[in-house]
Amino acid sequence: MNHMVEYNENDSGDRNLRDNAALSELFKAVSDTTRRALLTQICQQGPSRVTDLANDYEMSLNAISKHIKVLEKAQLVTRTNIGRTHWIEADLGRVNKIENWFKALKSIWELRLNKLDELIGTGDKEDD
Amino acid sequence: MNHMVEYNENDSGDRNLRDNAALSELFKAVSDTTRRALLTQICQQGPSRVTDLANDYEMSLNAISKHIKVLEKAQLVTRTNIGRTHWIEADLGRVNKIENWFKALKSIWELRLNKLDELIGTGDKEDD
DNA sequence: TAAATATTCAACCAATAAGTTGACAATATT
DNA sequence: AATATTGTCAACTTATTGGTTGAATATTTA
Repeated sequence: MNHMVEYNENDSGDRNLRDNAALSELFKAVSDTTRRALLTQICQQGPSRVTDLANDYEMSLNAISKHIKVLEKAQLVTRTNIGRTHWIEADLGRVNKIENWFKALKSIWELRLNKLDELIGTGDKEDD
Repeated sequence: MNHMVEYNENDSGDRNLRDNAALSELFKAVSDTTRRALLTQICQQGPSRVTDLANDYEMSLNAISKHIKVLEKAQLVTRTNIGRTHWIEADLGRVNKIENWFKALKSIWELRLNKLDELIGTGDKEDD
């Protein structure tokens, strides 16, 4: 059958493109120190106002507003507008996407190492 | 005691800065689609030569060479030079750093949600 | 020794990112 | 109604990124 554990290019390649783009967006979102700090803060404090969040940083309100928009686009936070204030809340559902990617990567890695062990036959073999 | 699960700013703040920078570097490294594909490929194939890796992509060898350098700097791959060929190998040890960060984030998040539940006292309380 | 191969280095370009400031829109407060 | 507050939008600057091409370096092969 010659199947390999890899990106499945055959079935619904569109979805893979979308997933890939979403994954990149997620990683980029958390690759910035300020955004990681923001996300942590929002997780701790629960629904937070933009101005309040901005108070804890040296940079302008506008910069923070932009950062929050990035987190929002990556779907790591959600926004609820009530009157003139925007309530920003964490939603870590998407974190699974990241964790799953790494899990898959690791299993690919370990698969190869195991095969290698088998091939070499170091005597460490413990399975039947 | 007033301890909270958070970045420990007191003891060895330098280390936190370093960690933070390293974390950013890691996330940035995997935030690029090509680099994620490369990393996957290297995991699958084991030690790989730069030229061979480059064959599977549309871009120039130089571009791939640069991407590999980024992965190397983030310590996701290592390099062993033998003669004129460089063998690139995956090392997923650093992935723990990422996983731990998300684990910490999640626990901060859940901690708050649990406290909230307690406060509201929905009757769902099942612990003693 | 000359030619081919494997790879990086350096300079460049276009696109994106992270920050700034100033103006605007919408909502509250007095 | 006038003013203050909350937040975004738009335009701009600077730095970084992802790609290119054309050498340069080091090693292997003929």
